[in-house]
Amino acid sequence: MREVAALAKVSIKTVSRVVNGESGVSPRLARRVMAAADRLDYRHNLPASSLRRADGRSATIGVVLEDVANPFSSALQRSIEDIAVQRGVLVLAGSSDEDGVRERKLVSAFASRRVDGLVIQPASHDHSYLLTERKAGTAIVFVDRPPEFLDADSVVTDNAAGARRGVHHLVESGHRRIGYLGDLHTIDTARVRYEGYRAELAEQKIDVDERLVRLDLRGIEKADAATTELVTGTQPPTALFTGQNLITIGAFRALRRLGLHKKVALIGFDDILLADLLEPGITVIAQDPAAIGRTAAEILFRRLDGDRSPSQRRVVLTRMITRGSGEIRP
Amino acid sequence: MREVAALAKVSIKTVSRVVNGESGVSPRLARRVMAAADRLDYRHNLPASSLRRADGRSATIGVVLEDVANPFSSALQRSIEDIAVQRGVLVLAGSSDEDGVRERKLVSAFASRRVDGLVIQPASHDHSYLLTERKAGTAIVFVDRPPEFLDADSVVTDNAAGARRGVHHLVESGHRRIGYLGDLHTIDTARVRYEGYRAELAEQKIDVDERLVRLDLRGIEKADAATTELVTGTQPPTALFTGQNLITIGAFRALRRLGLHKKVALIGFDDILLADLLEPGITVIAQDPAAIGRTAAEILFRRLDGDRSPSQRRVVLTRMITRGSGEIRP
DNA sequence: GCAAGGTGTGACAACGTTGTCAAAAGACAA
DNA sequence: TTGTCTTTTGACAACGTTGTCACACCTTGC
Repeated sequence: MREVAALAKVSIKTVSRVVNGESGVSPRLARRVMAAADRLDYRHNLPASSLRRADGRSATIGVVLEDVANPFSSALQRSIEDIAVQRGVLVLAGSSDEDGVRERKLVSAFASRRVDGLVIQPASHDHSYLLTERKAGTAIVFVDRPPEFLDADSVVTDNAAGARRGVHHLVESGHRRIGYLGDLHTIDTARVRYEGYRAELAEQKIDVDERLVRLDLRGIEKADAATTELVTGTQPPTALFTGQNLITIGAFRALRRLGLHKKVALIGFDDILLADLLEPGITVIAQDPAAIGRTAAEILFRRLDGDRSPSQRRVVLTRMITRGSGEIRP
Repeated sequence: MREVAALAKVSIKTVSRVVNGESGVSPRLARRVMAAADRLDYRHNLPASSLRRADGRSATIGVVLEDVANPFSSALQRSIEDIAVQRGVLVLAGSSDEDGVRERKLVSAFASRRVDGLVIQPASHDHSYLLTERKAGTAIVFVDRPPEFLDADSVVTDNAAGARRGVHHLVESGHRRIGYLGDLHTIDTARVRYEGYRAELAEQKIDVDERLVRLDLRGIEKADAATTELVTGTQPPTALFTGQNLITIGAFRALRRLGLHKKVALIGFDDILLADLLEPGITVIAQDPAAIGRTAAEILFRRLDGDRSPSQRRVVLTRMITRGSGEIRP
């Protein structure tokens, strides 16, 4: 900047004004400054600028996801990015791998870089550590799962209603022995979906048979094994409700291998690419990650714009997509 | 930091030493400083630090991808992140949407934030604009596609060999009328794969029938339409080679709808989740995005560590996964 | 007792920028 | 011309940190 000022024969402050598009610089001078900046390949130094600026904003937000490579998380990231770029804000992204310690490390690394806001898909179960960040002026929004021990904005799927809807659909098709395959019980969404399953069975006056329930399945392999064990046992279920993406895939794979994919009904939570091309197509309770991310980003920026209203919890609805597997009758 | 110094009754410089883990501070003082820092919720200000530091490093890199939500790109992002976190480096990610202008805007936004390095999956076709960044000391590595008009490191898939391998496999199964469905010809990988297809046909002494070729297909719908048109025409192909992910899906969908999915052979470039569960399973030429990202990040950090050797072009091999669709005989 | 050498600590300037305020230059009316 | 008002410009300090250098304090050896 100093060099640009020297070349344009103006003060450093005038260069600052031109760079920031401030009013009150005569057009003639502005042109001279811009020409000098061009000639010297001048790049505005944003960290230095935000260090000095009154608001201290870095025009950067941090996003903590379960895994940036997983389709749900990356859809979140993309929709957050779309809102952010409109405001010239960039996104720092990191993966927690469902590990609370990594979540905290990422938040700390983001805080060191003075991000303006944080969007967190939480892995830990005590978010009071974020009080410090909020006191420092960082806006915080939770996605997919609600905060614990912290009052903050959140945007979540209506997991209970979605699970109930799926189970209801299976009951409508005549099923009474409906198995449940769920993710780690420590994950809030997994817990709520499982509760939805139980609640709907209760509503339908069907007793929960614990032998048809398998929880804490992480990944395709475990789901495959659990499904195999379940449907080849005595008194197998006539239908399965799977509480997560990869579990649905594992369950379908097991059913296919056992030649039961057209006999045992299957409904999965969360949509899967290509689910319509399988035989039968897989009926799912689809979430809307793009809507969740968009909503979260909008709330975040509203907070950064000064919104001080009480924290809100936004619920995004699910949509059932029937493709065949959920319509198999017992 | 000033407040911490005051509370611990030391100079600001001593606090700096403790925060940075520099040697030459007596343990007693260090403890006192850390206690004070804890009590005041002190957070080290990395932008300010790197502003003053001799090397000026921000411990942040920028990644420009086609779309962070697309599986190939997000796998790249994740493997880059894994290498970066080991060094305490965070990742700024952005999507170009195959638009050269957005690519440049993202690079410019990254540069303003003084990233130490850039990993770029390029959309534009003239990368000489990056000379400025490199002169400023930014390390740059291209992934998936090579740079143009710029001498820089790159890590790419062996697209030509992969395409040839797939076409070869179809010829081995007895096919002579092999259709080709390709992505935008402006994308380097798409061009190279198409050339691989032609080269292998030439090698096999099979004339290219231009009526069996459809290029510039972007997305599932267009691929579906093109496939439908191709296989329902006169003298249809007995096999299809698809040059990209979504095109493979679109082609399969069309074949399924027409009841030809067990008659017309299909091999796709790039693997697809669930491809093994379709009927028939889809034979693919699989890329290894994790290896590409990892390699790129390793090169990037080696450059940041001072490696001044000539720029290199690393090629990551493909792997053919046979699942049935590519083994259908004419 | 003193010089020489090491260790621990702090004062100060500087990184690249912007907020504040004052001064210079121009515009206009009397 | 002068005085007043407005516009344009610049000098300086400050943001939070670290590099440089010097000083004070210990040892150690004679």
